[in-house]
Amino acid sequence: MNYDFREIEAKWQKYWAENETFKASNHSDKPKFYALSMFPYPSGAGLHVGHPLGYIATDIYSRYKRHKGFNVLHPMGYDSFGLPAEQYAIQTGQHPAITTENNINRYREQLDRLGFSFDWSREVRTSNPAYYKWTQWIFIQLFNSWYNKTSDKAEAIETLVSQFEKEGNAKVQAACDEDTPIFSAEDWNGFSTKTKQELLLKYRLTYLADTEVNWCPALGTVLANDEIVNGVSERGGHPVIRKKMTQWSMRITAYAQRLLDGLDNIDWPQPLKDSQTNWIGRSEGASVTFNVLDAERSRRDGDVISTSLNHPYQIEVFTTRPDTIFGVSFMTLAPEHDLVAKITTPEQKAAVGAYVEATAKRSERDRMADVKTVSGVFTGAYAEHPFTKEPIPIWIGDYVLASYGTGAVMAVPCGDQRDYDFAKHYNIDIPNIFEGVDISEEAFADKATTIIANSDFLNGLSYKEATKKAIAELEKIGQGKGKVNYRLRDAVFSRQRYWGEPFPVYYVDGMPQMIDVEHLPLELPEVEKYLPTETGEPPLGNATHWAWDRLKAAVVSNDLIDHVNVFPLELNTMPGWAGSSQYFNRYMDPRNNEAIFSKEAIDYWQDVDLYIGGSEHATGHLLYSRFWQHFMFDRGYVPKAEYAQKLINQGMITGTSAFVYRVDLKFHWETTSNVEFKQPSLSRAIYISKNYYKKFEDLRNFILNSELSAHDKNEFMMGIGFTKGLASVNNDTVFFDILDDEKKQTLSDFTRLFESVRKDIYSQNVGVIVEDLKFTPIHVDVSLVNASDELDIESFKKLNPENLDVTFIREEGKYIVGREVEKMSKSKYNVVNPDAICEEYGADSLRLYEMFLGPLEQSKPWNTAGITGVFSFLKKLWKLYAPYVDGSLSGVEAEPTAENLKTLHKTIKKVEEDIENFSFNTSVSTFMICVNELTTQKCTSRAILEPLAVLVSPYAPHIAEELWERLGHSGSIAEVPFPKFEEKYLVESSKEYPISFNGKMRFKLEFPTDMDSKAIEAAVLAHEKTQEQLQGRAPKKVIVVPGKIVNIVG
RNA sequence: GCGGAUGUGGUGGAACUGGUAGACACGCUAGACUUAGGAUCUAGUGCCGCAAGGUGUGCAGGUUCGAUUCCUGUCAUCCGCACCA
Repeated sequence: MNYDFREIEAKWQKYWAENETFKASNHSDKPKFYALSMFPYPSGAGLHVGHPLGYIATDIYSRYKRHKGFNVLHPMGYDSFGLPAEQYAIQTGQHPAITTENNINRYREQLDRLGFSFDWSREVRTSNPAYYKWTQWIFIQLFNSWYNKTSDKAEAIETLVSQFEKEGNAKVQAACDEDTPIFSAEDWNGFSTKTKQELLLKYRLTYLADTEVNWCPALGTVLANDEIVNGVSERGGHPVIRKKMTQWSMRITAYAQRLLDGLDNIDWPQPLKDSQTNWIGRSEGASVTFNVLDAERSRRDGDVISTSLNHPYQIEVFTTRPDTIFGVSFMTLAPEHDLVAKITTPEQKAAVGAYVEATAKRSERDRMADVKTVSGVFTGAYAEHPFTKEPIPIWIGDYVLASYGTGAVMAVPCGDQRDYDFAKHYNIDIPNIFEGVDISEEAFADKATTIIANSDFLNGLSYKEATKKAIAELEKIGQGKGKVNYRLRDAVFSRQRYWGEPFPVYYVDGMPQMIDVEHLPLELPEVEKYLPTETGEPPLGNATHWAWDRLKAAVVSNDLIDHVNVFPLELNTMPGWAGSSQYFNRYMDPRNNEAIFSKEAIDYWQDVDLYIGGSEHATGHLLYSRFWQHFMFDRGYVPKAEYAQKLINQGMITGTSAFVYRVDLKFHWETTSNVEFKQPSLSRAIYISKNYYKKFEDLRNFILNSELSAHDKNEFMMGIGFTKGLASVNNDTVFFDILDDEKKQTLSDFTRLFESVRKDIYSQNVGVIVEDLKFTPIHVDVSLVNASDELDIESFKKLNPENLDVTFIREEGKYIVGREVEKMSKSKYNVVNPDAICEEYGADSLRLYEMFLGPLEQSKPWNTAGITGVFSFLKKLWKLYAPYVDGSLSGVEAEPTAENLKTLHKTIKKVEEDIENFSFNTSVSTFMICVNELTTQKCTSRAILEPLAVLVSPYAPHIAEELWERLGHSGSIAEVPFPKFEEKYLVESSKEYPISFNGKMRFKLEFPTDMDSKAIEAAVLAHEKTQEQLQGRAPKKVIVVPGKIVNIVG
């Protein structure tokens, strides 16, 4: 009986579904194991072979853990809010919920075919109101919390309010807005409710703030940085301006340090940790305050010695090099800096204004990309050096970013290359404050060898000493202190989109109010169209029923808004990462309608033991979800501050695109012709096979790279008479003489092709002169190409009627396509979807093959060429069980031989180690070796075949279940204990020693394993082959490593 | 520029803490069985060489009895961040 994977796989998939084999219980005596794959966004394109890579790995591990006696939670769901569905809705008017539902169904179908051990009863969808109820709930918790720097955790906002009532905010150590004013308890108690709310917003972990965004008026939306190219929108090329908008933000910066520290406690890939570290961007230094000199006064008497009275303005800067404070020769403000308008002198006003305006037009990314140009303008104002009291000119320059630090720098040209370049460009002083360093060519930034000079009290100190001393002195005069700065910004949480979670927020007197948790979820309203409103409001502005009736606790018609009982609701929606930031916890108790999860559930499951997903989420989902988890931990909802102890990034599977090469013309119009100009084209398209393409290209390059003179090569390029390039080469030309016979053959192939094309075009009489041919690679669908890169011409023609009338120039009867590794994408026709593979080879083959491709973390090109290897392995495996499968077992079952047992236990050991190390590719090889050996041994022993089926089952579960059943068992193999490895079957009585000379293996000798080094050495030296190798020389040294190797030096 | 990852046959990739480089698989070659085969089986297959032998893990060094593995430098490819003060 043959291995009928179609029947077997359908049978067991049905069995698992009907018996809920993989349903996890929240109550169990078994140890828990939580294995999680990142949930997908259900795109319209469906699943491709890259998606399952991580899922298969997680699935293998989950199944393995079940065999090992764990209660395994292995859920799957959908990150189903997102832009593509919305984009599609805008284009077609179809509700995103419908397309999303369709896409999910397609995904589910595809996932089911792959035999995953998901507990589908726990499926979540982020766009489902029952789910996003809890996303809204978390938002409310964040709103009702502040970050207490003293206890270093988030606390309920009430504790802050009670502090305000008692002692104001002067002593409060909190993460809050920079511009938070100081107030006393009396002030607070006297404030109006609105003022109190305004002030509290400055402390809440989610808050409303004016944020600069890339606003595209034409599209009526805010664009992400990467949606802007050269200052205009990527789609449509509309102008984009920087605009301030009131938006929800998340105070993630409060957690910067803890997010950084937490990385030390989790087993995540180093590159990913590095990315997060880099993104958080901690830098230590000092904040220094510079007083701005009174412009009027300094001009009037030319006296720049300040008094404590004339400091109307101060500039705060952050520096990582306070040790270089005596090297400051100017300051630079970001053009957007608030002080710019205030301090600029009348003389400089025009120049500064023009510069500021010019900068505003450039996007931040634009400015950052343009590193080379130095530009700036002098404001006319001066600041005062905190120690020397010398005046320091204040410039503005776009190399200073408003969004980093304080938007101002103290420029130390001798120690910073950007400052150096700026100073050189504008002829500003470059004082040298380094001992024995030449700064005539470039700045000196090496901290390690720094010795400070010309710096008063810092002279002779190293970077470290000087930094400490400078900070101490700044503190003494009250003009600075040590400070840690983070690159991380608070995260904008508003999106001007439709297809996202609505905020549970309505506005009373412009102040946001949270809807009571008991009234959640606040469901997304229906709208006529998914575009922004005509007044530029987000799509929710189109909803007619989008007002909150406080008395009825219900959404009502906008007409009823009276600002007494009925109030407008928030029009923004939440961003994509909202729904994914706690989904892993929701899986623990996904149908709970009373709480995000029950205490029992979270106490039992605790955290994710293994999380597998792509590295593209390094600074998005994987950072934000850690932030929310820390918050949930602070507020006592979850027991662990880090939700995933172990994380693995699976590599991307790239596609192998296929190309055909179309013959195109190089031509010019025949000027004398009076024929109407018409783009010439071949009456019958010609595609040439890869090797022709390659040979023609090579020949062209050969001539261009030859020894011929530049003049000749030029002629080759530009043309001789009416032809150029290869078309111009004939036996009268110099090019011809340098060709060998093979190249002449290639040339004659080309010439034949060229002539036939020319004949074709001239017969059309379109008034052109054909000069040369060019060959354009065109993507073809990879499904039309076989393992030998041969194109299935018939199917190619059928697929596209345009191709019916095409001439294929073949090589040896075949049309060979060119191949290139590219990212898998629809437009490149290199997407391979798992359905076709399942159809042809089955899910078990696909699972094995994806693992067999290579290490999980590595990215690799998809190439189906090798799949026959794992497929024939499964057939061999099936055959091994033939006596049980077809009932042909006659008489008694054979006892396992020592050889059988050795093979089995070797396999158990290796497979167990491999799974624990996530080295799934090598265990597939191990299975192959095992089956090959058992086949040679003609093993039919149940004592071998039963454990083997269990070993294979995590990888190829369908065939394992079937074989298990055929062996006479009822029920699933899923929880059968994993075979126990026993060392005793591997013990050998002798070892074949490699005998090497000077490190090179020459021959092998067999010795008993218990033979000692001395005896081995004697036996080896006495051996005739050794004497032969030595050829009379006396060995200088003999190294014997028992059980390993013998090395003779001599 | 900074940070990270990876370089091994024609291809995907093995080689555990330094100890027989190329396991396993694809492909290729030859053969067997077949009307046929993209089915199955057998043998071979890093490179040079008829062979003996030599050579070989991006490149150049170093440590070692012995290096794909450790160290230094360098090149290439890919990814992330990027005027970060």
